[in-house]
Amino acid sequence: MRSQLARKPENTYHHGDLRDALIKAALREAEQGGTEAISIKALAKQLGVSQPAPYRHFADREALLAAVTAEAFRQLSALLRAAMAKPSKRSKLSLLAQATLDFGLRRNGIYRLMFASRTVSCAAKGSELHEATRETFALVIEALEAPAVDYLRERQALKIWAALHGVVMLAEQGLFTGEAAHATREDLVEDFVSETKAALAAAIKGAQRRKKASA
Amino acid sequence: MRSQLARKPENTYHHGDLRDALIKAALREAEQGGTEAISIKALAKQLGVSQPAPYRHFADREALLAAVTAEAFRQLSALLRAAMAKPSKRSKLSLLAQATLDFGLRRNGIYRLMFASRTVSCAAKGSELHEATRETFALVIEALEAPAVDYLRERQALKIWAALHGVVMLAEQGLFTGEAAHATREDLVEDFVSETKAALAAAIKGAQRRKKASA
DNA sequence: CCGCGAATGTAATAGCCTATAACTTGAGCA
DNA sequence: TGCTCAAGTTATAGGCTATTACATTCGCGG
Repeated sequence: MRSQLARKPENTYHHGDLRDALIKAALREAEQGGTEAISIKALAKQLGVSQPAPYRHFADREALLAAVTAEAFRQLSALLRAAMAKPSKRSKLSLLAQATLDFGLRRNGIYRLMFASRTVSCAAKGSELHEATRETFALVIEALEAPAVDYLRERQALKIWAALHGVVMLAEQGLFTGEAAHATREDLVEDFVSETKAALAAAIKGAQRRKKASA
Repeated sequence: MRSQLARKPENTYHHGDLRDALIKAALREAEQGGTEAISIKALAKQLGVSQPAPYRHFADREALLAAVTAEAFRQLSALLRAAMAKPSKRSKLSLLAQATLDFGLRRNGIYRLMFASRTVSCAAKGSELHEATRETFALVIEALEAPAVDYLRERQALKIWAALHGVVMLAEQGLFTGEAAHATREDLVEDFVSETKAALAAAIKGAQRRKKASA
């Protein structure tokens, strides 16, 4: 295993770790251009192997995209974990939210691969990709720092997660620039964060009251 | 002009309204498969013209996509306008929100074309596409049924618009199906609608108080 | 240590797609 | 009528995905 090497060492027949190298290279390509920037042929050339070589590791382009997307989710998970671990006056949820926004804008091509393509929705239940997306979402729930009461946590996690993606989308569309920029993206995210916290606290308090009353 | 005709009448050299026919046909194709389902060659064949004929009307594929996306925005605007006009006990904002969700899920391929591709963000300021997106967003502001105080309306419009897109995205990813379905998409949307109304009312009241105090 | 099979890579090729160049048709107007 | 120009045509170049048949190497059992 020489997974660090992007290009295959010259004069060798076997690359050594082509599968991994393909994923890494594809991620680099997608950084700016998204899905469409990923070309099997171009990747093969870049890595110094023949065009059909990638097909030894991925059935077709879709399969490569799925693997790349899964890796992207793992990277996002790592990023969010790191952001939440950072000591700060701000809440875990706020840290996660701003980190997500940052990721979505900085690595927008990859972000679109993850959240705006059909790849994910086509992922089978037990697949690598499916697992990776679930793990990321679990982090959102964790960031709420709330006890598991009914499924109130999950619901608020869905809400903040949705809101964040919406903000990235609109930002990318340019709705925050020019004459309409009456709020920054970060402000909006912070708004959503506080609303989520408030809603969660209220919902949990309400649920506990109801439970006590029925007891 | 015979813009109603999709296929060119046989035995005629000129199609008559190829530009329009291409846009309509492309929209049909994108309905399910999104951007990738739009092939100039296939469209030409479908409409009974030679492959290069479309290039008389669009510089390249990107230009066609931009025109298609603009048309899609106009269709969404029309849909939202109709939804808001419908007499109902529910608020305009709620009607607009649910209609957006419905559009995003039913016509998801087109939706992705509109909100998840780079086409829009690349649109120049005065372009047809840029105008179409602004007009749609203006409807969101209108749906708030609130007076223009500072830019509070605009801010809340951005928030609800972002939240809606996020919900569509997550729904498409399957986060509302299976074991994690602890809330329906419609419920979430309704949550966002009420929070937006509350936030807007509070913000406007606050602004007016401040104005009075300074007078 | 040898040899064989599986894994991995290569060359050749088919088929689809975008896009351009050079030529043709026909509609409308002086 | 005849000219001009927009809109369509054929031919063609070049990129991409994917398959088939062949070549090379790795590593394991005898």
